[in-house]
Amino acid sequence: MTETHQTHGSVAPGVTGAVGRSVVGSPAPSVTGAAPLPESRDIPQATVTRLATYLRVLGVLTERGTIIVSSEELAAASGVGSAKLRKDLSFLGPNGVRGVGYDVTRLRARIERALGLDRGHKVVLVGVGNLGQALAGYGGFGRRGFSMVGLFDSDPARVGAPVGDLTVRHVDELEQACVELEATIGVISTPEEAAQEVADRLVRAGLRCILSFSPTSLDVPDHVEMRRVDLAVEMQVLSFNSARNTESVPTAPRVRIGHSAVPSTAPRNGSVIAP
Amino acid sequence: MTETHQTHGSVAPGVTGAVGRSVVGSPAPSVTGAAPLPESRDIPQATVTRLATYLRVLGVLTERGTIIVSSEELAAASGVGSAKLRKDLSFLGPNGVRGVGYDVTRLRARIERALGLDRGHKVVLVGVGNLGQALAGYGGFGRRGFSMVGLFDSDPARVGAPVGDLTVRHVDELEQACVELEATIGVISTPEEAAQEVADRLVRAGLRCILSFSPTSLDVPDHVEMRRVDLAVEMQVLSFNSARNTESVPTAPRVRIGHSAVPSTAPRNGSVIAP
DNA sequence: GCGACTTTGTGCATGGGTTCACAAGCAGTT
DNA sequence: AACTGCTTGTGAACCCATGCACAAAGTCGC
Repeated sequence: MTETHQTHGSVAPGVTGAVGRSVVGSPAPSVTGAAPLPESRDIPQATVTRLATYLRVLGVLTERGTIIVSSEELAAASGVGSAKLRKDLSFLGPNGVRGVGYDVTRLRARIERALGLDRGHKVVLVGVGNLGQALAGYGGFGRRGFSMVGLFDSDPARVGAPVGDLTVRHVDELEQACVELEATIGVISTPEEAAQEVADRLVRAGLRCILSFSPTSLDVPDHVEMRRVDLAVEMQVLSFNSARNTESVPTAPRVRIGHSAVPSTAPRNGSVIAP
Repeated sequence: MTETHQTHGSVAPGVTGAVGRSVVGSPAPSVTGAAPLPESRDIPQATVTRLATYLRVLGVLTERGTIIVSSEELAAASGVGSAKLRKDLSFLGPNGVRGVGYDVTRLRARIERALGLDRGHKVVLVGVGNLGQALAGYGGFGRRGFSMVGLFDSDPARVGAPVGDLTVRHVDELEQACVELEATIGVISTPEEAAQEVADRLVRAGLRCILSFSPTSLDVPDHVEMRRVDLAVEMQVLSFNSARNTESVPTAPRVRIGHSAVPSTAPRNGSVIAP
């Protein structure tokens, strides 16, 4: 993310991944270095993206009461190869039991810690249009360690309106509110004209993580991590692959749902928004 | 895509991984092979994702009346390095003039053709909740070669309602409508419980391209291209990078907006020829 | 017409990521 | 206790992708 983002980022959907330097961890122990932090290993960007996917699948397995899962099963459910999955998990250290498989709850906790989801991230969202409301109402956040703490918009008609259990506030209060609410992640779902200004304000407020749905690439300082999801890019990539597919498979292939072993493509990013 | 991508994207951005076979074009000329199809070259997946981004930037330049743009400027506006951009474009064959730069409109047309956007893709969308409405109202589609031709939902309260210049139809009419409308791309923005069934119906209707916003990885036949955008995944990747950043940079870094080497978009007038 | 300057297009080296194949390790059985 | 069967974890080869550096190719000025 995007890059390919994504990303992928891009990203991407069109996720274009963020800017970025390598994923490497802390170069120097520096001051904070009291805790050894066992999960501080270098984890490849691509692996991080997939870990999030595994996490979702593990959540489903937990609900079903599954106790143990093998790499083969988990890989199939996630749409990746089993070898890749095992290598991904190996970055977190030994997690499974040979000859048996992985303990679902233990693995889940392990990934959550590695992704930093045990910190209770607080999210502020700017731009409460259709997309913003879809995001605000998306229940998946709470279940995955995020809590929406603030909604902002510049339209007077929307300010004051209740969305979920929050009330929309005016964007002028953004900087101060971010500090008060101790927000750590900012989401931009405004029209693209306003995106850069909102990003600047979020940066001024001290946020270091921004997720943008604006098609334009925003300019932020190096220390701010920024991901962009461009819906049109996703469609265009789809269009390209479509052209290649219909070209190489002119005759209608028999429809055999069910197999698929390989879902389609998917480079980075993934996601979910349930309306 | 089951796994995401997107990408990742993403993406977006980052991301990525499709499963799948290489991006290569048709393995065998087969029957249709009369037309040489000059743009049938193998284009790397990562490059395809970025081409879509370049296309958006070129659109902005066109609106500004820019005639010629150099790789340096276009790259800066797109958030990538100039060498990467030139290499990406080289997959489409020679496009620019040495010592001068790229003709904006010509390059735009070239990329559109390569991505298959000159086919006038017709899109149907299933699930007209907040997200669905956001997508339906997203002006970017029309400007980029896509036209929304059908909206469907299973909620009787929503069926018959006008959204944009279309009227929401019941999902039971989906298969027949897809054929009548000659749709080529299907977008799924339903709650996740309904996603798989909708996907099956789209496949039965003959669609070969599906973009899903459901977090679950859907099962589709091999010949169907499927991309998935999972918002929660984007947030989690962001969370991870956040953890790494704040760890390696414990002291508050000075905020210096502006640098970033990657201007947002506009390559200020320079060698660019403005009318 | 010629030289200097600018910018594209690309060969090559480097690094990251994916995949294969297999050794290491544990449970259950004999 | 040893054997069998299964699954994890990983070493190593392959492949894609990134970025550098430069030659090729065009324009501009004189």
